[in-house]
Amino acid sequence: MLDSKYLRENLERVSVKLEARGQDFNLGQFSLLDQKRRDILREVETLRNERNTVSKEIGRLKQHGEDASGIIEKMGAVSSRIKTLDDDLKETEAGLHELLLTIPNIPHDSVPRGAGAEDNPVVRTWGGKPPFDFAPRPHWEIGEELKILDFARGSKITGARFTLYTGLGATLERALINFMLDLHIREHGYMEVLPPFMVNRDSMTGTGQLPKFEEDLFRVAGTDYFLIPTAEVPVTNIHRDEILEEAALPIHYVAYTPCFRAEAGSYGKDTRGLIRQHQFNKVEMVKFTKPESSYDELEALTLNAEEVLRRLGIHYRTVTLCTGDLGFSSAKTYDVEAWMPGQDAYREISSCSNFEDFQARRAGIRFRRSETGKVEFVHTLNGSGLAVGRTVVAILENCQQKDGSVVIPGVLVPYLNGVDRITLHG
RNA sequence: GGAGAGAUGGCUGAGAGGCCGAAAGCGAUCGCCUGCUAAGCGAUUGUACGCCUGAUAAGGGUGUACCGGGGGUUCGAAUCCCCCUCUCUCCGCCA
Repeated sequence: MLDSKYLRENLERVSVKLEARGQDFNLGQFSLLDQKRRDILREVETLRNERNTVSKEIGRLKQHGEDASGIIEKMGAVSSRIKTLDDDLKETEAGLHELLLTIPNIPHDSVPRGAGAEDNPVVRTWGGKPPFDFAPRPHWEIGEELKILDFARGSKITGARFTLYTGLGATLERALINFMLDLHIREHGYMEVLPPFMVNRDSMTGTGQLPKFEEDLFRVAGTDYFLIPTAEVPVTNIHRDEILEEAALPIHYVAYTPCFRAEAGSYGKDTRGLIRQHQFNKVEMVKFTKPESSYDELEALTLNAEEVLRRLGIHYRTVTLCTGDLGFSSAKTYDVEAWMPGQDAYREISSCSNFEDFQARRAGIRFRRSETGKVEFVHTLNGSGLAVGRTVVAILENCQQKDGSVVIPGVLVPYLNGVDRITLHG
């Protein structure tokens, strides 16, 4: 959510910046409602002031046993006028709030202009495409042949886009979760948290999934709870409606959670394999920082995500999302894309974003600056570290051997109880 | 699932229709005092949104709202009524 005072005073500037996202936003409607709100507010506050003053006078008169019936009657009229205005005000504020919730974040000045994914510039590349003396196969073939991924039974149990992991496949997934958590906890200084996997409407609104993207979420029938689409939601909401001490910042959390996405509007895309599932595992990093350090923290966060792939020895590139590809709540995002030889493509495996104060304003996450005593919004950031299912894909496709086996990256071997290769014969 | 109790400022905790944005204590900050990081004294100590002033600053002035959330009664609600949420205790059930 943008600051309505800032928006009021910088309407033109904001409008130009939002245009770069490639959509039109109704900022004229904002001005209208904002003006209306302030007009009503002025009148109703004046009347309330009158009522407060006169009511005190009534109290005084009654104490002295004097007659107050005349002004009581007069105040009755004032009160009913206040009530009318209050209803008006409530309606206007609700409309204004709703409108503000649908306006996306302003892209940071360093974000390149562009229309879509094809315009995202590469900022870094690590490693190189591994050479193959055979045609590398996609992970769904490898996984089924090794009997570690069972897509048919996954859809039997539940439906399309659900997968059953078996044997070393399940172990590999679990090993990756632990490896990633340990790396971020022990070497990158994050604190592990294990949040609820369902959240309420306020939490979803706080991080920006609601009200605009309800169709992407799974809602639990008979409740107003939603399955989390990412740990970002519960973890960012840890500090919703709190005022933090400046000394507590920055806060770095890391969490493993499953993620549930309805994937509305993605029918026909990535239908094979593990890339696009309704349920997947993810290790997520979340930061709360002071405004002046959030962009340094974003760089560090992105490198923390990249480090996972470096340790696994998987070639990747990092791109900056251009204005046309930038997510709703984000001011700047880096995507880390792992090389997937079986698909002859780079696929997103992590997305690292700085939301500046956009989520903090929605969610009421603030801190008190000690020099001035003033309360300010924190900046929130998050990044996948990494999407676990897609990391399995990257390992299967990059580490596949001519004989059909898959060599486990060295750092994972201890997490797999010494298993260093998954072979056809188990 | 059944029965009961509760939700007040950073914390503890008063309050029972007007004198309450809210006592008191603790904590914190600033100042004073004290020959020494103690004790004492004094002051300050919430958030949001308007309006005025100021340079669309810093600051100042002023008003309104907020005592879990929402609605109602009343000239006037932290206080009365209704609904909801959450917390705690006991019972049942269960991992």
